[in-house]
Order: sequence, then C-alpha cells, then structure tokens
Amino acid sequence: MSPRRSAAEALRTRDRIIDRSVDLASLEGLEGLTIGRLASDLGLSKSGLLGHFGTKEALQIAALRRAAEIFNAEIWAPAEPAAPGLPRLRAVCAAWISYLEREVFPGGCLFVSATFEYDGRAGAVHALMKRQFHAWDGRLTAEIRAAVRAGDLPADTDPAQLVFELYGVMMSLNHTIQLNGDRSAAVRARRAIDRLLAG
Amino acid sequence: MSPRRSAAEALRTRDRIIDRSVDLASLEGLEGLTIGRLASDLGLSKSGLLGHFGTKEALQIAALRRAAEIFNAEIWAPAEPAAPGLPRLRAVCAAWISYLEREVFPGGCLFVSATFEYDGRAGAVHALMKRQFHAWDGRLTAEIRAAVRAGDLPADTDPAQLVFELYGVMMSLNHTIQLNGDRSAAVRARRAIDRLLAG
DNA sequence: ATAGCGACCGAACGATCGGTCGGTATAGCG
DNA sequence: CGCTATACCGACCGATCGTTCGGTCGCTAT
Repeated sequence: MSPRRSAAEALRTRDRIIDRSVDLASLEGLEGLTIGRLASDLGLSKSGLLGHFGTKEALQIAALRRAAEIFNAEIWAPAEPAAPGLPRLRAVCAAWISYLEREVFPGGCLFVSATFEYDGRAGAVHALMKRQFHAWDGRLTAEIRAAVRAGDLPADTDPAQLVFELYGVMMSLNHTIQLNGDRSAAVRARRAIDRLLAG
Repeated sequence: MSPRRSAAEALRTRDRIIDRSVDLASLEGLEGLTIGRLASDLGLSKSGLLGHFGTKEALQIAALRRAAEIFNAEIWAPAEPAAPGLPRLRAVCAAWISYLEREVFPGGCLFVSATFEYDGRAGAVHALMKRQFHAWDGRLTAEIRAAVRAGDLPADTDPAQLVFELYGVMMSLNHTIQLNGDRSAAVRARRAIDRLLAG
C-alpha cells in the first residue's frame, strides 16, 4: 500500500508516532501503550512503526523524552523571563497549575502516572524518570535558594522540604482533576502555593 | 494433584489469593496483576483460581476492597480512641505516615497507584475507587469540622482545602519513598502536617 | 451408603502481546 | 541513468493474556 517515504516524511512519521504515544501513555500508562493499537491509530503496520525505534522500551523512552520537552516548554520556558528566585518560582508554579488545569496531556501529567507505574520496576524507563525528577528537584532547589538569598523566603527555609510540599500540591491537583474531573481544584492549588511561598 | 478442599479451606484459599493480589497489585498495578502469575505464585491452576471470582475485574475489586480494609485497620482504627476533632486528625495523619513509611503494601499505597492507573478508565474498578476516596474525604472533612468547632483549627478553615493539602503530603511521601527509596522523607511529611494542623 | 455440591485441575480457546523476517518500492546519490 | 539505503508492509513467530470447558474427587447432607 504505502511505499517508502522521503527522509523528511519519515521524520514526520516518527514525530507523529511519538506524539500519539505521549497522549496514549498519559491515558493508558506507559505499559498499557501497545504497538498494535498505536499502529492502527496511525494507519501504520506494527513492523513499520517499530522500525523507527527497535523495541517498545525505546519507544517508551522516546515518549518520555518528548513529554519532558513539552513539560519544559510549558512550565520552565514561560518562567524564564521572570527574575531568579521567588518571582521565577511563582511563575513556574503558576504555569505548572495551568498546565494541569488545561490537561495538556489528556490523561493527566504523564510523569505523575509514570512515576507511580514505574517506581518499583528496574530498567531504562525507571532510570530516565528518576533522572528527570532529579533534574527538576535541582532546578526548583536552585530557585528556592535564590529566593532565600534575596530575602524573599525565610532564612531557615529547607529547600528539600519546600520541594517536597510543592510536588504534593501538584500531585493532589492532578489527582483531583483526573479522578473527579474537578478542574476548579486549581484554585485550591493556587491557595496552597500562595501559602507555601509567602515570605 | 490437589483434591477438593473443604469449604473452610476454600475460604482460606480465597483469602490467600486476595492477599497476594493486593501485594502484586501494589507492585505491578491492578492491570499488571495477571491470573497466570498469581496462580503459579500460589501453586494453583488458573481456572481453579478464577473460579473464586469469575472474572479478573471481580478479582481486582476484591483486592481493592481488601486493601481498603487494611487501610482502615492501619489508619482509622488506631485513631478511633483519640478524641474527635484535632486529636483524632493528628492520630490519623501519624498512622497514615507510618503506614507509608513501613510500606505496608510492598509497592507503595495501592490507592495512590490505582487512582493514577484508573482515573481515566470507566468501569467498576474506577467507580469503586471513586467511592472509597469520597468516603475518606467525608471522614476527614468531619474531623476537620469538629476541630474547627472545638476551636483547635482556625474558624475560617476550608475543610476541602485542607483535605486537598493532606492528600498532597501523603502522595508526595509515597512518591519519594517509592521512587527514591528515601524513607526519611517521613520527617518532611510530619513537618508539613504539623504546619497544616497548627492552630 | 450414597447422592450431590463445589473446589480444583488440565487442556484448550481466540485474542493480543512484542518482535522478526523477507520483500517492495522509492528517494537520494553517483 | 543505475545503485544503494531505507521506510514501510504483510505474514508470521512464540508467549501470554483472560476465559471456558469437562472432568475428578473429597466433603457434607441425607
């Protein structure tokens, strides 16, 4: 049926596969993502699709990387113009809540579901996820420290403690939106963040 | 090989199946729980095992119910003797943190993973989970209201807001323990709770 | 003593899983 | 133009999924 595509078109095909993988994985989980379903959704054969990645694990990793790019574009990039420290921290949290509220991923934040799906299992997916969370920990911690230096947060602030609580708010928001379909929980998240970041 | 067991032994068999299901589901997810794996773990045939429940969905529901019993026994029962309101609320949170710290379920709180696994899907499992969360919401809300009436929490406390933030702390704790194996995060959870419940 | 219930087994079902293989047709390069 | 690299397909693999079926055998009630 479909003959060979040009290199440029092949890249677009690969792109479409990853995009659809991210959406499907957010709905069904990274493990529930199946090659057959994905192929039929995109009008490809399983073998043609898998040719782009080799293994399912490689596809999962590609999806996770793409999700990280989207996350960065949604949360960190908009906050970039803000001044380091508390202003940027506030911008990050606002973008984060908005990202959950708008359901950028149809089944909720892919990292939240993936971390609870893969926290126990070993393997490349687990390792990559751990690295990604660690990177975000680092970025958040850096901003918190800057805010403390600037006097915008109390001097005795424990960055790890604050990061821990920030994650909690975001996970609870993701949970409420996805389980109960209650997007208005975003106002509760904003209130919680306001209290956490009050100087 | 194994002949028929008496009715009492059959109940014990059913019990063993459910117990093992809860553990497996906390590690692999309610969907990753497979009949074949479960049967071979317990030295049963797939058909003999499934005969107790009929369908996989019924087994998942039995596992979820059992998990709820354990959760109640771990979190609510120990807090029962405490006075209604803030004392009981503190007891509940302490037991909750301890339950996560001790990893009562080997793969972390089954409800946390299950809610992120099933929040999108329709079906009996989703419905049951939603009901269970709703029940806990109600219990927590009742204690919070009692604490407000007793003057142990500020009069302008929004119970739904507090429940939202309590869930966040527990989810973040579960995440940290399971992804990073860092049980010491329990001290961060206790600090966060102390601040949330400070009069 | 015996009939029947039911817990359990072993074999098999169709479906689907991730993955392999050989072939085909074209795009890009010489 | 011809050559090669490769994007893709269709057929197929063994394994495993949840589920069904017929049969066996011990417990229990008569």
